[in-house]
Amino acid sequence: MPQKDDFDLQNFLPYLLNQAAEESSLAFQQVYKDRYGMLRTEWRVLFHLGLYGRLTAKDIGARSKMHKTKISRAVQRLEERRFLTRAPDDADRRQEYLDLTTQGRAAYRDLHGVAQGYDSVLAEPLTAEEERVLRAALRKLARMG
Amino acid sequence: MPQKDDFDLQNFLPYLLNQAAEESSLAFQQVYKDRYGMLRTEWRVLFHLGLYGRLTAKDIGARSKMHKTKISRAVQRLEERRFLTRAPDDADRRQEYLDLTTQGRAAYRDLHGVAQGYDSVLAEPLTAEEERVLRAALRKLARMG
DNA sequence: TGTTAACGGTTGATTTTGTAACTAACAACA
DNA sequence: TGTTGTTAGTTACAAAATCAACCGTTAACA
Repeated sequence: MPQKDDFDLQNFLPYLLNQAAEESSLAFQQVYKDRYGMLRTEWRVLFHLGLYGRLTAKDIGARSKMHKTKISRAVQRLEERRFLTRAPDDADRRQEYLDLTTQGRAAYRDLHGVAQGYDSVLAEPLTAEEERVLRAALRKLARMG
Repeated sequence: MPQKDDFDLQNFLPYLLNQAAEESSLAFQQVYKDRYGMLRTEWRVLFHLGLYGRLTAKDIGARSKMHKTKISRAVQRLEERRFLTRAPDDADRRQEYLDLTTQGRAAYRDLHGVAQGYDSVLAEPLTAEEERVLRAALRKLARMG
């Protein structure tokens, strides 16, 4: 019983966004997975530390909106694999500062370069104006100002 | 060690798309979960059948790019809950045709209405032109023509 | 036909995520 | 101080996604 109105699944924003997100993350996922055995949560934590420097898990949560259990586990794995270290905060011993190790910074630099290149590849089929509008609209939808 | 170049995580398309997708699907997820106890895979299958009519699991896979095990399990649950039925294909007994039951169609109509309304709400902060460009760009990124 | 490969779909084992309850530390304030 | 509430982060358990192996059926073709 097909419908006869204007609604199409391919045009429903949550669906469309999800398809675009999934498709566009495939190739990058392959890189961080193959080169460093990382999961999505892990490269995200790595990038937060690489971009913004020393942060606590809480800071990362505030910036990324990832759930704290995800962050906790990502940090654990990154620590085990020597991509980051924890430093106690003497002023508030509930939290710890996270810092990338030399190895972590190297991985970050590598993946950062890949990400930059990949981002341009993704944007290639779009005109400059389309790209500008797309990013602005996505930022609105993601409520990131 | 903060970077000093133009790359920002909040602007990396796979990340940005994922944030927007996640944020924008939250409210709709609440509806199909609360009203029908469905998972994302399940409303997707429901919508495919509601929009396009009788399909095989394979058809749904081709249209949605969902993995076949996800579809298999979604179909199983939807059948258990009497939202759809399976009909053998005598010409090829490997596959089965899937049809929504009366109950399945009712759920589809209900959620379809919700989705339509929700889509407009999401698009509200965007101008007509922004919305048009956004959808076109997303379709390109999702490689859906 | 008989054999082999491919296909549609399912199942089971493993990994990853989500949810809730928990620990330890801090804050507020009587 | 001490009691109560909150916060940062972890852990345990359940739910779900992933991956490989599998079954029955169909296709290809010697």
